[in-house]
Amino acid sequence: MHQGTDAITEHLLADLNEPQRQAVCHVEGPLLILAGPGSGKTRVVTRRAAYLAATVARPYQILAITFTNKAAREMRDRIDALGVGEGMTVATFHAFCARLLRIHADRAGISRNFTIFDTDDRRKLIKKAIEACNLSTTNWSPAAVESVISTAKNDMLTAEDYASDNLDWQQQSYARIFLCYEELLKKMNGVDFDDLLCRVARLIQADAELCGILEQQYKYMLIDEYQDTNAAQYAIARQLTKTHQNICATGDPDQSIYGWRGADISNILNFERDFKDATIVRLEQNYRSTQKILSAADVLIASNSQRKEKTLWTENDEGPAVVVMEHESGDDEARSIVRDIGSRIREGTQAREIGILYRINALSRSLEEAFLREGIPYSIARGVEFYNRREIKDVLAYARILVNPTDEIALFRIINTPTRGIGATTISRLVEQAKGHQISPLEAIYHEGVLAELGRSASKVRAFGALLQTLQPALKLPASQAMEYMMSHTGIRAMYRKEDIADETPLANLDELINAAATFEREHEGTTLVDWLEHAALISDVDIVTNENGAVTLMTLHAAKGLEFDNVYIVGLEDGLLPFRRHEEAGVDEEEERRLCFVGMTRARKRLTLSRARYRMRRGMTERTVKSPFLDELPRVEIEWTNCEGDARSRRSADLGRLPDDIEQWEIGSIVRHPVLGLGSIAMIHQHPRQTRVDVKFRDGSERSWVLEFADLERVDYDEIGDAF
DNA sequence: AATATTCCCGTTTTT
DNA sequence: CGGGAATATT
Repeated sequence: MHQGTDAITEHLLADLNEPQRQAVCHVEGPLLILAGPGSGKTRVVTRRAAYLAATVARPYQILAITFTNKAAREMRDRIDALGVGEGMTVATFHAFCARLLRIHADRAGISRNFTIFDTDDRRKLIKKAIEACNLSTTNWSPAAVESVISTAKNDMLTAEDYASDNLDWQQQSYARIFLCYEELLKKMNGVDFDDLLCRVARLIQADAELCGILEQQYKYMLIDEYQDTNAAQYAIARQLTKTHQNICATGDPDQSIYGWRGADISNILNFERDFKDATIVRLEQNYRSTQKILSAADVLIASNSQRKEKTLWTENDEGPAVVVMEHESGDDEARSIVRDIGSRIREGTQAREIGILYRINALSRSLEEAFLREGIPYSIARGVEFYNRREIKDVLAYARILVNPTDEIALFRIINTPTRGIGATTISRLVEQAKGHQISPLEAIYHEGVLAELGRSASKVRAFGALLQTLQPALKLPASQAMEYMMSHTGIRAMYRKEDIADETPLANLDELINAAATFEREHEGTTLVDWLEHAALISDVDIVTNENGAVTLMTLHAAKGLEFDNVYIVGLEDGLLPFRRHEEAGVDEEEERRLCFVGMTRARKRLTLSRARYRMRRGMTERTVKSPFLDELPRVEIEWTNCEGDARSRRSADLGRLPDDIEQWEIGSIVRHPVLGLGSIAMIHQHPRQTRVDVKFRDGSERSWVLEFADLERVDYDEIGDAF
């Protein structure tokens, strides 16, 4: 046993530098690992978890917390690969809290089958709450209410706490809405994202016994991205480690980019004050980027005042200069960058080693068009979009109502989906009746007295009630089969089959949902429908960044945290966009915006390109822009500025997405012209449901493929070019 | 009751 | 420019 342990620890300490080794070997007491970008943080954290498991602790005594599911999965995989991770708890804060609330539902005063309401559901519920307070949603914007409530919860204030503060008249209304919202949540057995954290934080503060049990179990706690913790997460960390003090926090104040979500950078800045006798390890050697990239990023971040001094250095090559490109318009920017990418790919760069980052999702559109036009594969990290799609939410709503019959958001989503003749009037009458009889809307559906009041619609409602009954067996099925059962028994699949014959995406998405559920089952043995719904509610964008298909990756700067690419392009370096400002008068947390830019720049291994446009279309209008102040903060030497002229495009953007007028004459063998590549002939045409793909063979023997609707191709008649071809 | 149309709104980042 | 909600139409 001892000999084995030595072998394992030796293996765990192999190829680490001195501070890394120090961090891995630290066992007892608080430890803060300040890890600069690319400093091998993940490696250190996983090795440390494994080291603990191999020396002083059993794996189940270790709790490792991350912020994204993707990070959790990666950490778990890497620990598993080290061969000692079996039984360790590796989860996101949210997933960990959700699980705790279910296990200790009775102590938390909540029903075990609670639903997690996503942002969409929450928005709907807030609207309901506003209306219930006899206020109008035009005067009281749900978005504003949402942020008031979310901010309060992140600071661990209950609705009652908020209401008991000294409030002006506007805040008093917010307080009423807040109280009402909480009541609705309670009635529906629902919790929102923020509740997961603050309910657990309050629970373990109030319930010393439970807290003791947890402290007993989790002897060692690791928290990644500590700079992004909010008050509730901080409280949880404090409570769970207050006795043994074995907290290991890793993070980097310079990468704190979630202040708008309640993250409090002072949590990491004050770590030494909060945890007595804390050891601090600085990981400053960068293994990722070239010297030029690192020094540009380092100079930029030096303008911030809220930091912990770090000296980033690297032994890597100097590398090519960081490039700043200035373009005429946003479209020019997109096309020029994509063309640049095209030539790099032709020179042998892997598409998957290229990332384009932007401050707001809206900037992806012109890039997307440019990619389609050039025929270069790309993928956009917008994972939640899948779980936010109508067809997906429909199916999940059916499952939700089975698990939690009080979930009215789900009920009203599907009561007339697919349409079954239960319209707005019937629904409001049903709600009235339910109130009158003091029963829930779902109970009302089965209540003869209520049905009698519904007149002709009664039979429809009765049929709906019967349908829900036939779904009951799905509760006992594995998640993927339950999903399949829902789709076929509710008529959802049939509905999407005939809705738009040409568009098969909804059906494909439904199949994909079954696949996702099957994958979930495989990865989590012995799970139920409740677990699957929880998983579906807590999944996010960054979790689904897949890069196996060898495509260029497009994503927001926020989503890019923790990733790296050989080539990085950051677009839209304009004042108001990066740093982002909502309106002229609204303030900016310029330091956080600068950190965001820093995060983006340090994603690059070999080549970094920053770009801006002089004119950019925003809210449908083209506006003159001002260069981002960040560009002027970069070191003057070693940056290469290029001025890119605008170019006339051969196809107007109004034509994009449409087939050319002479489409009947496009056939195999037709000659076509591409503005850059010249003449070629069509080798193959593939008809897909919504797009036509053409393969073109050029004279030099190379072959490229485009989506015709977006490609910059024109057909040329034989006699026009004579013998040239 | 369901669908088609218009119009008006706002417009970050995400668990 | 695009989505959602209110309004008009079948």
